[in-house]
Amino acid sequence: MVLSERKKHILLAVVTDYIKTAQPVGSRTLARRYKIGLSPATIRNEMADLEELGFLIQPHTSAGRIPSQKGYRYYVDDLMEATDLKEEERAKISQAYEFEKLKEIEEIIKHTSNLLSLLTNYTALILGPQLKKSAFKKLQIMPVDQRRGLLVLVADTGFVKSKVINLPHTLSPGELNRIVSYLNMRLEGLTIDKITSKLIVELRRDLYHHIQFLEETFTLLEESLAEDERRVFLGGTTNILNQPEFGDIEKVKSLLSLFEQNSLLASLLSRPVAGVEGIVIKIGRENILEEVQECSLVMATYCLGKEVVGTIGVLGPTRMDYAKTVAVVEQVVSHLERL
Amino acid sequence: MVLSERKKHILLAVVTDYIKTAQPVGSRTLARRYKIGLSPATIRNEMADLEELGFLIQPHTSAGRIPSQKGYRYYVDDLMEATDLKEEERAKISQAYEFEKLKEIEEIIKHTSNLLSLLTNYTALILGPQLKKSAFKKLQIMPVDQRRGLLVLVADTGFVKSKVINLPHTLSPGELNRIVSYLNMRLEGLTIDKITSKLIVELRRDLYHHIQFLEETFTLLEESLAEDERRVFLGGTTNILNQPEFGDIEKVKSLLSLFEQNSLLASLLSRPVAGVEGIVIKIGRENILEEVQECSLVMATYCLGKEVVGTIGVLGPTRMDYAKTVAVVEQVVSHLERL
DNA sequence: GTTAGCACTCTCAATGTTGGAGTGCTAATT
DNA sequence: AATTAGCACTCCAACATTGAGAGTGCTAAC
Repeated sequence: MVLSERKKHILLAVVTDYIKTAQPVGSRTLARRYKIGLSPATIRNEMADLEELGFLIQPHTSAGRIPSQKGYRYYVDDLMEATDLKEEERAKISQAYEFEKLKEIEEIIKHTSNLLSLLTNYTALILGPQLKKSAFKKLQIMPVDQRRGLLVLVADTGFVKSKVINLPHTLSPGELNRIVSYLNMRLEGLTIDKITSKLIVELRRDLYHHIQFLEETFTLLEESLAEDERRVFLGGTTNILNQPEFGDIEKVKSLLSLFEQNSLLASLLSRPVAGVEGIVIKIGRENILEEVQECSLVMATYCLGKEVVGTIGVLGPTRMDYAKTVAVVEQVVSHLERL
Repeated sequence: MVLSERKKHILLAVVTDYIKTAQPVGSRTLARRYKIGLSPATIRNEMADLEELGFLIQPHTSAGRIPSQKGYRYYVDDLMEATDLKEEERAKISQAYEFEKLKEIEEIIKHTSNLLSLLTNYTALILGPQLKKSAFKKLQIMPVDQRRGLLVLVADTGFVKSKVINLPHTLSPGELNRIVSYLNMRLEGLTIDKITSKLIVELRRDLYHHIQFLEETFTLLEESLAEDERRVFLGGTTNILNQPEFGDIEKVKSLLSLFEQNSLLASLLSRPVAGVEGIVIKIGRENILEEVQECSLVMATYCLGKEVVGTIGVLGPTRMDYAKTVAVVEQVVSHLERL
């Protein structure tokens, strides 16, 4: 869609103003606040055109205009100019990652989600690391009592997963140790998605007399593979309540219930197009979930090793400050990946 | 405070009705709906007395009355009669704990918090197990890479805590193993609060050349001791939004922000009077935190071993259905403890 | 001691009323 | 031909106004 420079200028002004004020923008306001060099009447005509083209919406006759989702999309793709963060904000980000303390992935992610929500005043969503892509490091079974043991799985990214499993009582400690070291030997260095059912069958043949026990071991492995098992970390869930568009309890309720459903959040963040690099923005109905069709999501993937491991996102109203949010997300991802 | 039987009867009726309808109760309604055998006029006189005594409040002249916090307190202590749960609700509870699957404490607790919120339609808060009181079972260190290891601490209640720690590079695998088995030997069977600093000093003397590494080990132990480290599990956070008293976004916001602060929740649930058995109810301003001074909390402690391990609570508006909530909490605790 | 009756109060919802902001159209201006 | 000024018109939001309904307190009768 080609727009005249003048229309672009006006559209930019409308979006900018509406993002700031949350009020429909009228021609007079526009002429006063932005140096367009046109009279309100002319601006009115252009705005009528932009409405016809689908970029603007009039909530009712004789109100100003607000951007449509198409308008935001055009703004984000063609009009928005990159913002620099304030010195103070950059400092906060650097500072947040200086601690030696951040060794465990989970800690890092929680920390990051808080940071993001703090800087943007929206809600941060972070899809945890994909265990699938990380390499198997070590597996250990520690007896808990007579019949149960704690199975611990460590991946090279520092990711840890544990589960209590039943041990067959026929198993002596010595046997247990042998099985564990055998498994460690066979699995060492494999990325977890390489541990296919073929390999499992093979292992099961070798250890056929301990099937029950193995079932549970492999259940844990397989669970780690399942996409919807990935945990989403939230930060600043209440920030969204500060937005004027959430004055209505019903909207708040539907959004908050969504926040309680990990699997839905994971589906929201999982990238449909795997190939796309950098930041992706989903505006309103571009999101699949009904609950967020009045929201926008700014997201990016982050890597902690060589492979893609997760997605980081910021959720705000469609009227969100895209320029700033993009800047924050970029900055945070780059710091995060430096770890 | 001694009240005449008639006043008790009327107070009971007012509280019951208000709990059900959330509307101020008038004398006519009372006479119609409850078999008091008195005319509205007489009831009016009694209600005026009850207001004078502080049990009832009139939101404004010519509205009905609603219970004051003192009124709820009297109701809970002296008037409320125990309810039986519906067959269907009992079934839900039994069923919830039938799964073999519930081996890990954390799973059990999450499960329980969902169950509670589902049955009551309020928000469930569960203060996790007190590691302090459980017995040390086993400690294990698994190498993650050259410089780091995963320290896993298992308590006999099935509670697991893990942390990545730095390993001194001077430490050979053999030495590491020896240290670990030495620690296991020394600590076996102790309840964790018995692992005092005296013991730590002693151990440190024995293993003086690995101090750095030990520091972190004991940091983990000590962290587990700290009260405010205990995690609070939430269920049904959005349920509270269904209550008419939370039509105001500001209230919702302050309550939800509270829900994000684990340490405050923990302080809310930690029992001031340790000796009290059974169910404790905190009404409105009896709670310390300002955010919940229009809420009531029904709580009980639960044990999973011999010692007290945690607190279970249900948070609703002061107008909550105390009788039912108490019944649910009792029932759930008894099932929980059977595990 | 209890109740009927009644005037009074207060809220809530529905119904005007008004002013401001903004529009679209037309005619004048550049 | 594009731009602008002028003007009538529309709609919302905020504010009063009103009337019905629910409930009270008081007084006098039972």
